[in-house]
Amino acid sequence: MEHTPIACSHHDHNHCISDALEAARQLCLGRGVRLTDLRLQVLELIWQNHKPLGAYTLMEMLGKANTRRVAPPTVYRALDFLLEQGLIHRINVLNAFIGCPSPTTKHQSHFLICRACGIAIELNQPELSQQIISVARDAGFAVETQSLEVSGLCANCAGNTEHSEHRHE
Amino acid sequence: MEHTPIACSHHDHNHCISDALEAARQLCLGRGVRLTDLRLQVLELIWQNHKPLGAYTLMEMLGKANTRRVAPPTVYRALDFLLEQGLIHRINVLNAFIGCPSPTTKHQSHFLICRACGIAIELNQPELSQQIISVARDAGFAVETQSLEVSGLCANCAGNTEHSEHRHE
DNA sequence: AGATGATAGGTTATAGAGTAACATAGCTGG
DNA sequence: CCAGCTATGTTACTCTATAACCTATCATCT
Repeated sequence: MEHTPIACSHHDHNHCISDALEAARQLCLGRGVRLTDLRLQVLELIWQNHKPLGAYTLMEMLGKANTRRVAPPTVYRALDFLLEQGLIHRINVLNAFIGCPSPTTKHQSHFLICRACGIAIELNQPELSQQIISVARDAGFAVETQSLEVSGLCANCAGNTEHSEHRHE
Repeated sequence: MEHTPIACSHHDHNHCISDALEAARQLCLGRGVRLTDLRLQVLELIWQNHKPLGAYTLMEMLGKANTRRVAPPTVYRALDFLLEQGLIHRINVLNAFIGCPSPTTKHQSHFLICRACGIAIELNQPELSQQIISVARDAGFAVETQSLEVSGLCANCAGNTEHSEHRHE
């Protein structure tokens, strides 16, 4: 059976954002780490849609938000914090960052990335993680982190004709 | 049962190199594409060990080999060619490139990467590829390419104590 | 409240990775 | 030999990321 991911469905995205920000607040409170204004703002910008954003795009957005104009290290430090806390993931193939919908659950980084619309869909497949660990163990390898980045076409874009594809909304 | 990968075993690496270069020659001959001096030299340098090499490291090596001193586009064009022909893979998490031991067989890019010694072990697990395709299909996603990059400790380094770890040989 | 140490953010400069655009060389087929 | 294509050289630049150092803010103890 097919489960269209939320990122590919029509949905109230404000709900995604508020959920993510609230989860972040709770998580940081619980861990005794500081979710500062800047960190929160970066997280909020990342959550503006389900597409990974590059650090320099974020910088530009921070500038245009008019509240502050920051240099690269500032953005990268905020991103490092969010990565450490598991609030975002890094998409290596795009040099970009995306919000994590389940930051409280320890899990690996498994994504489907649409080359047409740019959406990244996070998978939640513990069995897949386990199988990877098992394959690695057969090679005597002790797994610490996994990064699975699958490229192709999402449900929406696969249905459209080639000429209607667009990389950026 | 455990199969120590060849990259982690003592082995005659000259054999790896000559096999890879010969396979490349045959493959290019068969496809009617030109394996030029530069491309061959880059492939040979990449095969000097089982660790992914960055484009700029390769540039430096080409310079030190004294035969030529090249600029970035030259190296990247050679790398692009080798990637297109499936003779090398790109390791996104490292921004680096590694030789493919089985360039004639169509397959996805699945690697175990040791954070201690830097070795990258290519997996050959069609079932894993299939399971990924199947998981994606459940989300209505049409897979085109897969990149699995697993980080951790290889068989050799996992056995050693922490202080004996070394990133570069 | 004031001092003190730790954490976060600002600033400047630079390193590292990759590409655009155009010029030249070298192979290939009439 | 010439024409056209492919490969490489060259210059300049963009994009991504970090080093080093300085300042501001917070948190706690006295």
